[in-house]
Amino acid sequence: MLEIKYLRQNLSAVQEAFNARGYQADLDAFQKWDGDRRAILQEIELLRHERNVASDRIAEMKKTGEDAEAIVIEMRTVSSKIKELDKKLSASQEMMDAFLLALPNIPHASVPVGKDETDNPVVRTVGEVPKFEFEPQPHWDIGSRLKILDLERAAKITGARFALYFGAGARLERALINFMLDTHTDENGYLEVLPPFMVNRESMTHTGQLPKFEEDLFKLSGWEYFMIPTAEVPVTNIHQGEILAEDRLPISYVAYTPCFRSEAGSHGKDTRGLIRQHQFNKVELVKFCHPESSYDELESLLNNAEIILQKLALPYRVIELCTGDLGFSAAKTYDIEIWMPAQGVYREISSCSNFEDFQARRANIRFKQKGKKGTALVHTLNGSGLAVGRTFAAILENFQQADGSVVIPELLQPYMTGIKKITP
RNA sequence: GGAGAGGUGGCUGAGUGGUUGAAAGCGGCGGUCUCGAAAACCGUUGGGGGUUCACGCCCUCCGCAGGUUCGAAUCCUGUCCUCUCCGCCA
Repeated sequence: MLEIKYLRQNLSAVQEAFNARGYQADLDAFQKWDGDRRAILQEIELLRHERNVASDRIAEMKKTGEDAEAIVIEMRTVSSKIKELDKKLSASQEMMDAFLLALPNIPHASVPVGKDETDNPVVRTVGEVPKFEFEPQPHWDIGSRLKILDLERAAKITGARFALYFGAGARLERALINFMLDTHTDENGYLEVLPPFMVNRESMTHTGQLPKFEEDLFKLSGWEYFMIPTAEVPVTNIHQGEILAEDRLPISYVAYTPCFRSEAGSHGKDTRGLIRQHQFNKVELVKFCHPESSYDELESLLNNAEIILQKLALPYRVIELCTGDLGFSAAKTYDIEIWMPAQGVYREISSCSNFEDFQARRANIRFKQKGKKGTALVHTLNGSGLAVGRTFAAILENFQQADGSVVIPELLQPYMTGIKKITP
């Protein structure tokens, strides 16, 4: 959410930022509502002041035994007038809140201007793309031949876009989760958390999934609870409504959770394999930090995610999202894309973003500044470290052998009880 | 699921209709004392919003949402959360 004062004072700059995003907002209407709202507020405050003064007078008169009846009667009409205006104000306030909650974040000045994903510049490419002396197979074929991945039976159990892992496959998924968690806790300094996998409507609103993207979420019937689409939601909400001590910042969390997404509007996209599932595992990095250091923290968070791929010897590249491709809540985002040999393309495996104070304002997460009065909003960041299912798929495809086996990356082998290769 | 207790400032905890933004203690900050520190003592110490160039003035907030009243932390209703006992249960 943008600060209403900022919006009021920088209308044209905001309009420009939204244009770069390709987002249309009726800022003229905003100006009018804002003026109306403040006019009502001032009227109410004046009446309330009048009533407060009169109430004190009444209390005094009752003490001295004077007759206060005349003022009481007068205040009766003032009170009903206040009540009437209060209704107008809360209607006006609701409209304003709805408007503000629907506005996307403003891109950081460093974000390249562009229309869509074709305008995203590549920041760097890391690792060697493997050369095969045979036709590289897609991971779903490899997995099914090795009997470690069974998408057909998963469809019987639940439906399309669910996965069922067996034996070394289930083990590999679990090994990846543990490997990622251990690296981020032991080497990168994150505190591990295991949050709820369902959250309420408020939490979803704080991080920006709601109110605009409800159709992307799985919602429980009969409960105002949603399945989390990413650990970002429960973990960022750990500190909702809190005032943090400045010397505690930055706070860095890592969480493994399954993620649930309806994938509304992506019918026919990535219908085969593990790339686009309704349920997938992810290890997520989340930071709360001082506004002054949030862009340094974004670089370090991105590095923390990249290290996983370097340790696994998987080839990848980092791209920067342009203004037109930026997510709703983000001010700046890097995507890490992994090389998928069978399709011959890079696929997103991590998305690392700085939300600045956009989520913090919605979730009311602040810190106390030493030597300054008042509080300030923290900056929140998060990034995948990494999407586990896609990492699984990438390992199968990048490390497949001519005989149909898959070599396990060396640093992962201790997590696989020494298994060096998965064979049929 | 049944019965009960409770949610007050950074924390502990008073307050049951009228200068209560809220006693007291702890913590924090500033000072006195000291070579310095500790102790002691003194002072100070919430958030959000409107208005103003500013000083300031005003409104609001005692889980949340309503209601009663001239006036609500205090009374009423609903709701969420926490705790205790019983039942059930991974």
